[in-house]
Amino acid sequence: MQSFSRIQPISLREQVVQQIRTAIIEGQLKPGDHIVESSLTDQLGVSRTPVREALILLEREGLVVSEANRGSFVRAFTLEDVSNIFSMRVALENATGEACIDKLEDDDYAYLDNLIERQKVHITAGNHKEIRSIDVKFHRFLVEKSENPLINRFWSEIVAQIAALLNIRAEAIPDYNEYLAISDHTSIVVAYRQRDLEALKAANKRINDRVASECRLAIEMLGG
Amino acid sequence: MQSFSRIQPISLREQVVQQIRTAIIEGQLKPGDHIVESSLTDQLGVSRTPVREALILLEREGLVVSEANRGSFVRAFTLEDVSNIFSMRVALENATGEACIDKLEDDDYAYLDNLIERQKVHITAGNHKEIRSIDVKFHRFLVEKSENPLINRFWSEIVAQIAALLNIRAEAIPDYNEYLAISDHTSIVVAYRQRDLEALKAANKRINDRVASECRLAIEMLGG
DNA sequence: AATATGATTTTTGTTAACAATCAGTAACTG
DNA sequence: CAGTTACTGATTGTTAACAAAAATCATATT
Repeated sequence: MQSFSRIQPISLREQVVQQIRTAIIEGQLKPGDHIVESSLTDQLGVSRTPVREALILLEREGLVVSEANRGSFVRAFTLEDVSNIFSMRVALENATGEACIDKLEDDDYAYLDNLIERQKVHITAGNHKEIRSIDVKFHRFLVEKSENPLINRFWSEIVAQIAALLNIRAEAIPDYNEYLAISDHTSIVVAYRQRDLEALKAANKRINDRVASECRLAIEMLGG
Repeated sequence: MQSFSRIQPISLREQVVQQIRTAIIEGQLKPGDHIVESSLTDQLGVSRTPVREALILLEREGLVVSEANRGSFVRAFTLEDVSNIFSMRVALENATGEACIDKLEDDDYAYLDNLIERQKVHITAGNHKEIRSIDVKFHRFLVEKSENPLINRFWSEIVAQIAALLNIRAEAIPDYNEYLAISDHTSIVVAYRQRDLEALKAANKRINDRVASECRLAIEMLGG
């Protein structure tokens, strides 16, 4: 008998979450913007309930801030926020390393190397959307290898915030040297290949400190 | 002019969250229980919307699992869940240490010592609710000292799950030796006093590995 | 003119009703 | 009688309407 692939119900709530999330990450919704429920119901063609529920989830995700009886606003990251986000990312990716530095096989490394190569192509082509997409794929692959759903969930929240921040960086620094990501990812793969946890932690810290300072600079340039 | 303290509106949603959370943590709602929205509306005297919104938040908190079109269930922790939760706790409390091992002042240590002393009293009195409460206060104090809201939020989520687990442990092992917490907390304070990050990380790992194995044992004893 | 007060509008919080889905049971078919 | 199909009750997903709070704007007062 023909084997069908499982069809999973995707609720309106989840669809709304995805739309608002990408709108924030891609900068169509600007930091500080008031997200009015009724305006979203008009645009999305759904009622307020799924919108409200989506906003609750996005607040938990750190992309939205809501005040009682006043509504939801696109989160405007402060300089401290940026530091906190990236130091948490270091903690999570270090934990990832501890969980899976001995788990990676040859084809895992091959996959990571392949991502790096594809990344190079997109950088020379200047295809920013793809650059970000592969960047996330690279890190998510490792995080998923940890097989710790908790690391996964926290990291996914963080990475949505970072995506928003990198969009801000791209606005402030249009000629940003994306090739840095190549050497970053390469040094991470090297550390994993050598099963050198300390080297991995050092690389994580170095990389995230740099990106954090870039994002702080971007915020200062744009925000005031 | 008289200075008033700010009065903050507490939504029905948040009240419902708190009630369900404590019901789960204190074991009135058992793992696997189907949480039927309409039965909660009856008991709480509110409509379904705040209940639904509360359940969404509790799912994010990891205390509730919900399946599409089937509803919400009290999360039944697996043995793997327990390992993941406590290794994440180690990661977070290590990050806490890195953030604030040089920040603590004399009165901070005095406060922590005082908590340990009060803890002893409650243990000899067999006052389990207070034991747990001070336990959380101890760790939360350090986490808040990190001044990283992200560490705070993630740790708070984790700690709600751990509270549920410790309730299970108490059911399975009624004569659990609570004095272990005293030596645990003492060794943490010692590490902080000596500003010895490695000692702190070792203590965190040792403590959480032990508690994790206790919780796994409890689950095996009860669950089958 | 600047500030405070009051009415109006907008927006959120909450409730109640409707639609779709699911679990279980009874009826039908071979 | 085994297995499928139709029905029933219960529960969730969604919509629409109502109530409360906040924001906006006009008016009055000093």
